[in-house]
Amino acid sequence: MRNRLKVLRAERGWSQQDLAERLEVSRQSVNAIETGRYDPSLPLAFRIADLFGMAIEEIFQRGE
Amino acid sequence: MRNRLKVLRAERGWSQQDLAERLEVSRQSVNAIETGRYDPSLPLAFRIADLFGMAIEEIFQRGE
DNA sequence: GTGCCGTGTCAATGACGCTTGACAAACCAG
DNA sequence: CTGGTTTGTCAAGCGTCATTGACACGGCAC
Repeated sequence: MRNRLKVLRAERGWSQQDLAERLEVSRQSVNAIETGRYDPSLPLAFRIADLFGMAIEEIFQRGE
Repeated sequence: MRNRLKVLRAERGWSQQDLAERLEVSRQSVNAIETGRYDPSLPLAFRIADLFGMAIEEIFQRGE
């Protein structure tokens, strides 16, 4: 899966740490998802979508 | 997460085995997701949404 | 009744998601 | 140059996702 997390985060001027706190996950998890080392669980994908006010499909796309 | 998998499957007259084959997962995985024993991975959630021609959010909702 | 199908569930195994703690490199501030 | 922030990455550990193989039960055909 590809994702637009890094862009969305940068648009808001947040560090990985900031985002991690808002999502209630570790900074390493945010980093791993951004760098494509793994995909988030479905519940976390929902929290991410909620935080950015978007649909999951607008943030995550197949590919890679 | 709650999900409407069982209903959507029944609407199409598919067995768990039928659905499992279309999703390329085991029958046990379909059953576990339907009975709420665990949530699918994000990639599998995408395959499910694609199969039913719906958004992930239309099939899976928070709760439980 | 016997047989088959669909479903629910168990155990064991392997891969993935997420954690904490740590370290290094790049960057800019002072 | 020194110090703080940010990012990338590693390792170890634990719980979850998904697998195969197996078993039990209810429903329906015959």
